[in-house]
Amino acid sequence: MLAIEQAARGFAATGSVPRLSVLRTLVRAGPAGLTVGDLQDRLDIPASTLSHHLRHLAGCGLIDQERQGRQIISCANFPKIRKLADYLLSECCVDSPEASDRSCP
Amino acid sequence: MLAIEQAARGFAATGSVPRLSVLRTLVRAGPAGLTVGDLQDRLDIPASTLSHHLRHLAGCGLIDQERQGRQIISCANFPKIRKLADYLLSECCVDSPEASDRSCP
DNA sequence: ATCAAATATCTATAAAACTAGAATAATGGA
DNA sequence: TCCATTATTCTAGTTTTATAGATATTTGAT
Repeated sequence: MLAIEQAARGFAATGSVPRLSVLRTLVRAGPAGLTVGDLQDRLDIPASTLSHHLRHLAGCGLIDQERQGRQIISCANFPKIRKLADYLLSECCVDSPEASDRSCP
Repeated sequence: MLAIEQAARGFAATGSVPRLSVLRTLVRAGPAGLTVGDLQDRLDIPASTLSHHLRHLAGCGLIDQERQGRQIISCANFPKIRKLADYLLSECCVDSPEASDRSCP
């Protein structure tokens, strides 16, 4: 399972509105991804700021980046995102067995 | 669906190791929850620091707190946590219909 | 009423993150 | 080779966040 430091890093990466916007835009775009310019057009974020956020997201593996000629395609790393999402409720109730009967809400 | 500001706030709350530790400890503890003292014993965090983190987590609704005599019981708000987790991959691929055939990985 | 227990708030310091302009690097085309 | 395009890195100022000691509050017991 994800180490807690990695999970926290991933959540911190998604814990700002501009960065979460970037990630969601890429998730919506699907596996084909988007160029930095595409993201800039859609999100209206200055280039250097956007680059900084992309670096942050790539640094913790939530997105992948690949150069294609002059542009750089970013795309969501779906398996990593799913692992991160699953982390929150994993091991739910293991320390209170009697509660797991109620299949915790 | 969750507004992006709320989601970002939730992720920011889980985006630090001590706070994620607190949340996970409560998730593992199940619906019965734990007192602040219990958390302090398990996590070895100074009282004022812990209180600050609990306030943060409660502020965005990821945990609920209820006074019981001299102690305060905190417990994970499972539905909210699940909504937050679901937010990450929601609307996946909606902007690239052809990709959704591949049931994005 | 007094006291101890449990927790929160106040306060200050240190550390990190956010933003964005300016300068730089990499690529492909004329 | 020179230029325009695309994106990154550098830099600096501002704002947030983290941490934890000291103090205060709330509650229950005696």
